[in-house]
Amino acid sequence: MKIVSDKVSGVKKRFTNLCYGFFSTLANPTRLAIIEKLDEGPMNVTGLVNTLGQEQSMVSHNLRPLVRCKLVNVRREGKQRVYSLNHETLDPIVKSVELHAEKFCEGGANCPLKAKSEAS
Amino acid sequence: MKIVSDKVSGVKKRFTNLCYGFFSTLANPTRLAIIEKLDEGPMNVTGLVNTLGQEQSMVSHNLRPLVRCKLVNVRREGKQRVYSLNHETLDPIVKSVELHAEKFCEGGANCPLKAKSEAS
DNA sequence: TATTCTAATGAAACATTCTTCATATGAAGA
DNA sequence: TCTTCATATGAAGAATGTTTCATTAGAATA
Repeated sequence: MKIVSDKVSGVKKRFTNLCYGFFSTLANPTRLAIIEKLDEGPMNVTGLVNTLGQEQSMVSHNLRPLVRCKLVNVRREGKQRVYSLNHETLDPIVKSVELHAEKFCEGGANCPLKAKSEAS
Repeated sequence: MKIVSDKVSGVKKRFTNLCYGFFSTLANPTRLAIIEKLDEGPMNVTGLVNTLGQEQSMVSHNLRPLVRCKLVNVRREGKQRVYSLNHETLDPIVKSVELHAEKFCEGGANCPLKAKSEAS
């Protein structure tokens, strides 16, 4: 992960680094899909691979940043590793995003948040 | 902005697209610096250019996604455009991120959220 | 309307991040 | 310990995103 440089002056680097690390971890479709799945309950890598239809290495690669930022927890169970959500952090944040979309996004063509969003 | 593809199966595309659009807008140091500045109050482009020490085109380019996602508002004022934060959305989210860092990040070398964060 | 000030835009160069493929590690069981 | 199952890791190519430079657009004012 790129560390915020000194190019931007006059701001607290702590804030920028903190938020940048956090948000860029979440700014990825595969990781968001993993989060959505884990919201239903803890699951091991093979479980995620099967329900998401993604390659095993892809799932592992994407789990790493989630764990590193403590958005997801792991525990060993024999050969397997069971991943679970940090609901304490994620629940309120996801709720905020949903609320924002309801209030501020009309879903017009110029709105990337609501546009192209059919259920699936 | 890349629209989330169908490659990831078994998840709600709405959720993924919504969060992806939202978080990738925030996952950028320049945009976070703009947000931090605007938190002090509304400001025009030239103001941001001066306090951030960035090129005007850079500031404008980065303001666009923030406005598109309604994280920042604009109003015209003569020749100028005055930008301001959507506090209603941003305040609780930023608070959640700070809380997460306090609770879950020790700031060790393996923690990208707290590592390298000196005040500035 | 010519000029100046303020800000936005397009396109190319550059940088970062993702995805895939191949391989490695580690635990359990034969 | 050899094999198998479950997962992690490294590295290279592919895909996205960012930054810069040059140019354009709009509003105010002489």
